[in-house]
Amino acid sequence: MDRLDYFNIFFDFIHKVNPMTEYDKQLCYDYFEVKKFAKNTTIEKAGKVHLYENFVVSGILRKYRLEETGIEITTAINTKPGFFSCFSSYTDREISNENLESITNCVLIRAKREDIDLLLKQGKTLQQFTLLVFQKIIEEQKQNALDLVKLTAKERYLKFVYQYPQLIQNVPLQYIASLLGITPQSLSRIRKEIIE
Amino acid sequence: MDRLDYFNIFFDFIHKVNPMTEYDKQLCYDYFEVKKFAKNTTIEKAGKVHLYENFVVSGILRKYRLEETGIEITTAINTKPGFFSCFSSYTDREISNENLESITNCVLIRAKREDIDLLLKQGKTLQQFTLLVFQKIIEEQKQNALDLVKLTAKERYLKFVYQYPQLIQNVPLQYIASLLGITPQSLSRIRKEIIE
DNA sequence: TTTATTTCTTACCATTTGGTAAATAGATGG
DNA sequence: CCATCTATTTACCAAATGGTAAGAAATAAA
Repeated sequence: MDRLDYFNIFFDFIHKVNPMTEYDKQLCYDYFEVKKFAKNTTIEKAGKVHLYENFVVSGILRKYRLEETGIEITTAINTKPGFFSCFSSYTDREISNENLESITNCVLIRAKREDIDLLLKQGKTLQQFTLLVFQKIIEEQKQNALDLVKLTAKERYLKFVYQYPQLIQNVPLQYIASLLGITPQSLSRIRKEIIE
Repeated sequence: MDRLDYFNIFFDFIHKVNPMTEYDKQLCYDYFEVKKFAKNTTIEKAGKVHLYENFVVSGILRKYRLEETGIEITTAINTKPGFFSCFSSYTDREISNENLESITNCVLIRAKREDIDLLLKQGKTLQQFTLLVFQKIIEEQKQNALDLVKLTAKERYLKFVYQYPQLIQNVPLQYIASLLGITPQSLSRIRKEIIE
């Protein structure tokens, strides 16, 4: 896979959401870079302003917070190619309270946020694209909150397994547990109940 | 209060997020209408495509879903002047699964979504404004989900009381309960524990 | 390979929350 | 004002989940 192969995955993703002019494509091709990371690598740190906007081409990443109690809470795991960044500092450059970490080896396409700003101003279709991506994120988050409210821990886990079976193999149990709002012990018990 | 008074509240809100040209202001003034509703009125219905984008000038509203089990889940309550609509059909006109209902008498400023589309194309600052609003919604939702994961029912209620004391007087307990993912009975018990 | 470190599982008990049902309080409409 | 309906509170018990601690398993390091 060379640079163009990676970018084609990137462009395919964008195209599915909102068709893109050749001009905008070229803009992205100029501004974004391909970057590879080994597994268990911290890519962006909590307590700092996150510099990059990341698109995951391949691999699994997670976002997590370190609570005052010392407990880690995984807030998101990417499930397929797509953007995966912390939004706390998307337009306003605020200090993020989340870490971005690779769970497996991964390939990212990324650009500095200051460059993204330029892109959004220059590219004609890109602002509309961003709006659509934001909207999708809002819907996903809403569904996520609804599940936390109306499903039991076991139901949430079963839904997770059903939706993202490929993650079960590759993601440590404790990450999935905190993502679903369960203790690792409880999830281990739930997992056992399901097998029986 | 006449039409202009209401619109000034509307413009103030927008201005705080993103300064607005006079041209864009005039556009909004032409397209949006002021509408009043009595308490306990259904403003948009689940199962239909929501036609309007609503800005709450005054009053309290909620969004809620009716589950297959017959249980109502309140998914959001507005806490101050601001946009308050279902995003499921923001750009793509999809059937919504949420109802929008007034809890108290209220004043809305609203426009048809097809007109909003025109506005976003014509107004220079409005698309940027929408992006910022979306971003804020994403952050709020993320915090909301995090609270559901890391706080107990009692802690969630205490936080709610602290953040929105004015709502406690005016919003039925059962709405707050389902918003926080608790049964009304549990919330009643929690409330009692707090008083003691 | 062997050792060390981390992760997962299991068991135990405490606590929280849910579910059912009934009593009380409050609101609404005639 | 009364009658009716709805919302809230309370009590009881069952179920789900959390917390501590220890052991087993897997992974990483030497």
